[in-house]
Amino acid sequence: MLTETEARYLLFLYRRQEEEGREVGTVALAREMGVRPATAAQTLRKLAAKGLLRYRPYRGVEFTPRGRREGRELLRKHRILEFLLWGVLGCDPRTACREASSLLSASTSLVDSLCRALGHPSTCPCGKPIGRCGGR
Amino acid sequence: MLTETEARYLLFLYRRQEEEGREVGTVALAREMGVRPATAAQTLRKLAAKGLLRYRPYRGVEFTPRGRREGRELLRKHRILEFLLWGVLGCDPRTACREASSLLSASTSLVDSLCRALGHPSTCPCGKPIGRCGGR
DNA sequence: GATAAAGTTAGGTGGTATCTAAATTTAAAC
DNA sequence: GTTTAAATTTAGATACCACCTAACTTTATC
Repeated sequence: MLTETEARYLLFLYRRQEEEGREVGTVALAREMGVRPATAAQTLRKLAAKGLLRYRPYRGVEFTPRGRREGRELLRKHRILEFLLWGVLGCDPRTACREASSLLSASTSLVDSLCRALGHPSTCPCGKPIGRCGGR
Repeated sequence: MLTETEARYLLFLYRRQEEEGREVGTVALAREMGVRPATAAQTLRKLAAKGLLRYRPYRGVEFTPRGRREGRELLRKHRILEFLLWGVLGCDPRTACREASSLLSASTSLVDSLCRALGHPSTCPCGKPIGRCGGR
């Protein structure tokens, strides 16, 4: 459904905008993603076309319910993986965060198994909350 | 360096050809990869262009030293991940194999950490040998 | 040698991610 | 209120990737 790039953008936006409550504009998004503003805008349009964001030109984006669900799920995946890398493998939090990003292709059911095996941890290495596990 | 598809082809070829010693032709490769022979041939050419295979038209492929190293590494990654999913998370071997394939984007250093944390297991769930860990 | 199977090549399609250049809108300064 | 700077958007181009079909070539078999 989502390409890898789209997922990366959506996760970033979710973290900033829905969890931290900080608005993020196209230029700032582009800077974080390491691309030009035009590129970021195009990805926003694509995410909107897939029904995950509402995109009003010049006014910014807001999450649709589906987008919120998807973003929450991506963030949960990321944090469970971080927890694994840090708590079990002994990575430092920074490494854990970086490496977790390269594992986001893990399926939801795998992450659920992982969550169970780790005893349903409630926070990631930096103390941010890990959401609810589907299998609980 | 390698695209995801190229890595998938190389891993398959390595397993069949270098580990099991069974030659695999273009048509058979294509069938396994779920594509047409022309597509498989194109990927072989790309792997050759990247210096991992020697490709002699109509005569088949053989691994270069670099290709062998790369293939061995991919196979080790796969088996360590399988071991994790099966031995720690309780997946059945079939699921472990499938899910491991979706995690091959993991970095070598991460897989090394994982290997260490798992006590340097010597075989994957189906009993095949896991190669040497760089950090040992 | 004829033929079937395997393999190859050329050329085309569709999708993704990126860019530049040019327009537009917004917001802030005067 | 106008001007101006910054943010944003759009259009159009490029490059790469993975796949395909169609047509050709080689190899091996009878």
